[in-house]
Amino acid sequence: MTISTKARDGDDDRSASERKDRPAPTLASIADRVGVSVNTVSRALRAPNTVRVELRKRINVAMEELNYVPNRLAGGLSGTRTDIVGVVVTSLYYSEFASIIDTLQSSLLEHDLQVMLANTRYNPDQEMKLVRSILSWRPAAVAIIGIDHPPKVVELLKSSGIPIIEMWDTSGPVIDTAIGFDHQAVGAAQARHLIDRGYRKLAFVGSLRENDRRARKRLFGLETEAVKAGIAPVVTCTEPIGGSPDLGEKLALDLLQTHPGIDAIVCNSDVVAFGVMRGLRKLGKRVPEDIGVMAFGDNEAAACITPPLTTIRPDRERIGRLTADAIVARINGGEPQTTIVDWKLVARQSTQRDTVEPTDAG
Amino acid sequence: MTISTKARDGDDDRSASERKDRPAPTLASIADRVGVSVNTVSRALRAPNTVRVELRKRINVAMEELNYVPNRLAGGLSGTRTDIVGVVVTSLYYSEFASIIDTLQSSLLEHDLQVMLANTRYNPDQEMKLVRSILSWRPAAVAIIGIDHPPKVVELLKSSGIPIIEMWDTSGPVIDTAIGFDHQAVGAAQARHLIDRGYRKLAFVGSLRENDRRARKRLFGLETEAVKAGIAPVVTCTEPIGGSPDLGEKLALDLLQTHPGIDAIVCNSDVVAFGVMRGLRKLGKRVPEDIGVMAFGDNEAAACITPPLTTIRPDRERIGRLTADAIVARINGGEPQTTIVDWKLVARQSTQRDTVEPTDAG
DNA sequence: TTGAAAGCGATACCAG
DNA sequence: CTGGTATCGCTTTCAA
Repeated sequence: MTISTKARDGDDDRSASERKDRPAPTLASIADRVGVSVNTVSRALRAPNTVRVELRKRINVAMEELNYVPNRLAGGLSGTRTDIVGVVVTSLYYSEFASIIDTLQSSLLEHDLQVMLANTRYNPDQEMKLVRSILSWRPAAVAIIGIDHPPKVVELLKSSGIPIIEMWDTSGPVIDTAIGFDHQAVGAAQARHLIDRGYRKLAFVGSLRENDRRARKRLFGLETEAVKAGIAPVVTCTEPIGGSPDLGEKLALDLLQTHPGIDAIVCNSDVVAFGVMRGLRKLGKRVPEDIGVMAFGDNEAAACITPPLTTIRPDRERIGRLTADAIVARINGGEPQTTIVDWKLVARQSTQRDTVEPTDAG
Repeated sequence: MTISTKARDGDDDRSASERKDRPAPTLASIADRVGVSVNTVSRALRAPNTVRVELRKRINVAMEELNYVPNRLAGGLSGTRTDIVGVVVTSLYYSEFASIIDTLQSSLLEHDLQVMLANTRYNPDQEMKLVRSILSWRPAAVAIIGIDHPPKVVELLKSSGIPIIEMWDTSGPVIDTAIGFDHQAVGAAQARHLIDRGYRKLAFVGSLRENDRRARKRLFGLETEAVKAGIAPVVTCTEPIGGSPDLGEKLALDLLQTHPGIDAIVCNSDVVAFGVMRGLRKLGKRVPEDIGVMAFGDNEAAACITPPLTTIRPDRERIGRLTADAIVARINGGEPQTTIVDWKLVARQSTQRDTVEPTDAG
């Protein structure tokens, strides 16, 4: 439904001063109006105590009256650097990185740093395009999800000469500074948890995009640990599309049809697990008695579904905050470093098997 | 855990060309190297067919070799406008707006428009600060959540002279262009749904921040419709903090203690409802038989919890896409307009009462 | 098809 | 404490 609005903005006489096409006021406008030099106005803004109080006041009044907003394009061009921080994520859905961004951006705000956001949607071509685009704004730093980027992206980021903070994953070579954790270790922990609870026939289910390197690392950890424990190989049942409950349900049905013996399912994300559990319910399978289910992410609903979902909780707030800290530190000449942020395996009912079989069962 | 990394970037001989402090290449560097004027290089970039093919090729090669990234600060300063779109949201948590941003940013990308993100966290002072900050980058347009902004913010946005798209809410006066829906109507629909199912003692539960005007509109619609139906006044039980399952559980316990007669709960958001249902379970109340629960948002888990949650599904993707369209249209001289985007009441089991009492019961 | 020169709006350095 | 002036990197006439 579309309603066309008469484009009148006039509630009162102020509307005249809100004309759309008048050029935006500049430092010069203010200077003229107050009768000082551009330069003084600029200083009144950036170093107020170098300007006489009385003058400063008049300048502020003039700025107020004209609704002056500084032009940071000009500022950035002449100054040493901008206050932009480029933030590149691979997804915005399902809380995956939302709270990292939330924490990051509010922490940066305290340092008057502005976030410029880009979302690659796990597409490396788009990553290239977006990184170029962000660099073209001459940001003070770039924070980016992951450590596995196309070589050209790495080259571009390196040659930019600004601090690059890679978030979320630390398992591998890093450009500059990284803050995250080892996803392979997560996969191994998932396997161990299930094996300890007596599960023996593991499956990995969910969204697995070509370029979701982290998911592949977790899967690798899972498989490696399973081999180490001498149990059956991990069955994988995935689709290269975004995770969702519907996908989880579909894959659960597929999986149980082809591999009825499965007794534990590791989901790539909580939202997939939600659907998997719904699917299992439809099949008459009990969780956790017949089949254990665990996942990765600790979605806000994980503790509220039935049964509550065992999952991995990465400390997203911490990653966001530490990334902001690292950016500020690096800008001020600090050294690059890699920081591992702890995650937790939150054991809930979905893997709470009453009967623990002996470990030599498989 | 912190691991300090030796800051050597050298995997190979390329590292020399990746020195950090060499000034970034400019159009002039390219021009020099190719032996043409700055301006030719500029044209090769923006209007390739005005440059001889052979020359264009050599220019492209030079750009590749130097890893040239245009400086858009300079471009924006001299050109007519930038390719930045400012996006101001009130929250990034819990999928509330994530998929709007996701869709918006990928739609904008098709038009080579770059998102600059700001998150006010429902804080009007921060909103002011962030809007100023965004405007200082001379964006081509601004998209912002909501239509209720502090007067100063409205003034600033109006006087900026650029297209302003207000998203999510359309119930009230608008600055320029709006895309969203009527939240009061949502509240009314929630009331009607519950009343039709035979519920009579309604409560409104959840996060209710001072500046979440949309939530207040929904509550108002709920109350108004309840009055119209002649049933008991709506009991409200809220906290001025962000919504979460834990908050929902706590409020549910509070509510039932003070108002044991309540037979239906409307939650301000799905995540709160998740907690409310957990709380009710602890109290031994059955949903939907003893108490109906519905919410707003259609979180990805809403259909997966037990019982599946009746809720309102706003069409976030559509809002995101239409906002991008509107931005492009307005930039190209289109007229401002207000567009209502439909939402759906998704009836699930959490309000599925078997026994429907006669409507004159209350 | 190409080049020279004048801004864009701030900052920074150096005088006064 | 205040005011010139060069400068940042690019776009945009206007000539050649």
